[in-house]
Amino acid sequence: MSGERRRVTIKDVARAAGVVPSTVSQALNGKGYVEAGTKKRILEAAAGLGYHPDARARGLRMGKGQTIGLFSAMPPQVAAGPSRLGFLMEITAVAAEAALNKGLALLLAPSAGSGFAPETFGIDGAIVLEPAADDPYVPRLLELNLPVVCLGRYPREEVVPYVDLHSAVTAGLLLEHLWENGSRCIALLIGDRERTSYRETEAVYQRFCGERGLTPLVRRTAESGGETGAHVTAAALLQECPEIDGLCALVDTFAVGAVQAARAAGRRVPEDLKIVTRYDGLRARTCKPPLTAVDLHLDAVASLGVELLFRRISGEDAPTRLTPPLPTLMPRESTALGESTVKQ
Amino acid sequence: MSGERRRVTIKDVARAAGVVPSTVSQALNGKGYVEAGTKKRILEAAAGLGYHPDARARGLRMGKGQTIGLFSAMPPQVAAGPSRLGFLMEITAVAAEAALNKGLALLLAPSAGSGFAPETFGIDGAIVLEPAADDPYVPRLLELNLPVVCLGRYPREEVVPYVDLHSAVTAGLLLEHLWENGSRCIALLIGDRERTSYRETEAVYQRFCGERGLTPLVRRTAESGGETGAHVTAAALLQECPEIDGLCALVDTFAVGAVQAARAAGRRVPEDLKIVTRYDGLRARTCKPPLTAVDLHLDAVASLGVELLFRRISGEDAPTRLTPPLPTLMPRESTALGESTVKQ
DNA sequence: AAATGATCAAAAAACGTTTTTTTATTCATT
DNA sequence: AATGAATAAAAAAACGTTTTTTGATCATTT
Repeated sequence: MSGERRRVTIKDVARAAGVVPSTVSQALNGKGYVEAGTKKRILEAAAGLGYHPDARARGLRMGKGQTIGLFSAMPPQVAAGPSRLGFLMEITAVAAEAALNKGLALLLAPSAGSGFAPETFGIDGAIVLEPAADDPYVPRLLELNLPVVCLGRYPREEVVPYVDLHSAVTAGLLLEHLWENGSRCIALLIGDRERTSYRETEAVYQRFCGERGLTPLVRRTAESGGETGAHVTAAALLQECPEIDGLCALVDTFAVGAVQAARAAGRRVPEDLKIVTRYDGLRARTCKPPLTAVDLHLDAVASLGVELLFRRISGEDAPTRLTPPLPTLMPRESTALGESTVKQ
Repeated sequence: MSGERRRVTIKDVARAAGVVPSTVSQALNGKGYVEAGTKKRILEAAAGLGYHPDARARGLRMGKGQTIGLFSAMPPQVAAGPSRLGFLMEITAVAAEAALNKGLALLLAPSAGSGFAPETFGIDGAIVLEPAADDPYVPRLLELNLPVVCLGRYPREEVVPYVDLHSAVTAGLLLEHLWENGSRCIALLIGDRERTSYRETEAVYQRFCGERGLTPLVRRTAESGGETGAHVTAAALLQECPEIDGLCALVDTFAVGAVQAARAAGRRVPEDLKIVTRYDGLRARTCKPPLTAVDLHLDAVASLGVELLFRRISGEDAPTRLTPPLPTLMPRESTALGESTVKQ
């Protein structure tokens, strides 16, 4: 109706209550001295006018706001498609809720894009998801002097507080499971960037192979190549080493590509080749056959991340590392024993 | 190292460049007159000091910021669990990206919580997901004089610009599909709140029944009851009307509950009872058996929503309704014909 | 009765920007 | 040589708050 109505400011309230703006502020925030009657008048005026303090002005004056950012630099090729609902989003959902419980709003800064500038948005802290060594955000955020928390360790000398993703444990679970289910020639497929999860997984894998006298077979495929890239890499791998009967493809996108490559090469999954992946999301579950994966307890990871960041923002002293519950294996058809894949 | 470093402000840059703050602003924003040499000096100083304008101050002065909010008032019982990765998150992912392309950040305000105040956060506009008639956000946002866009029509007289979710078409697709696959006694299970999707679906359903001489069988179950609530409602329904051989459970959470109720009542899905639902998400796909659903093209819905909101924020005249591509049916095992549920 | 201290509310300053206005140059034009 | 643009940069105002300072009133203590 009224077209361009001006915002109701503290001045309007002051005028209505016959008092000066600063007094309104005092009354509303319960600081200083303000007489009961005056206070009542002010409160009524504020309510009557529908006054709400401007978040920006407030933030400016107080030197802090009430929003944190969530950053993920996973390339769209990996994060997009059915997986878009995956990792990042699962974390996002929980983080948003956890943040809200602390009076913080969550700002989403997805899939990197070309020139996204974290400083453009007035955030008070940031959570970065599984940063690679060449992650563009972390250095920038640190330079901005913002509290940062990583989900999964930042793979550099520089130590940024983080929530442990238990990549070593996860790798152990997956490899042991393959071994127990009969795989004797196990390959590892990881991405081409430097991430803590890759690093720890590879370390565990090397040890695993060493202990059992297996020849390590590690392949890296471009994260930016997505599913088809992984398909190509896996196909080459299978041709090169036909004796492979187990594959740990850490990223679900890669695992799906690998399943297709296996099928194209005439290998049956799981009879001829067992495949496991890390993240138990939509992709793993709707793959044919469904992929054995681990439950990373991302809900716990996310809320711990928020918790940690909150503490750092509040200036409380906070640990540099928080550990969520250990991951648990979710065995599925892709590593099933027996002849038939047919499920009841 | 330096502990509590102060933020680099425009004053610092001004001092370094031997000039006054306003000139720095001019130079940085390419307005007014500033000599080439001076400009260069300023730019260098800014870069050298690592200056970035404060988003809050900027927003305050310019009367607008660069963030929009995404609101969903779906109760946690429906939105949580495996479905957390669903509807809302699918939209969130796309919306965040679309927003970013417009230079906007997306603020997430999930699962209502008790006293969440949209005004607390300095947003410039809002997207509300499928608001019910008693949605708390929409009136508040309107009162705040903020541009609002709904995904799915706001079920009140008051008309808020929205992206059409094609609920009528969706209902048609689902019911026709049941009919074609042989269901002759079809019930409808919807939530107990007033949403456009329920309303339109019920209208289509009534007409559908009328045209075919079927007795309409509509049940409402509490949204806050979640899966188990739907289970109970569906169980009662099946006992009451044993002849039911088709069920349209609009919310995926309800559909899953219904499947369980059916199974508990000794009905086989899909042989004895065919079940369809609306949203083709994780829940529908990982249900046993997987549920026939529709692809709502949520990616298009979300980006249209951002587009629409952006236009309204920019003050351009914008339509009150945008229509995404029509939904398409995704037939799955829950409505399969034939004897066996076993899939190759 | 003067000094103290508590209570109230106004006034002013500050947060970091952008925008508008003012002042001071330069430079071509009559 | 005088006029007036055009250019350049400084100065001031404004955005909406919160916080600090000041000033006044009033009761209490010495």
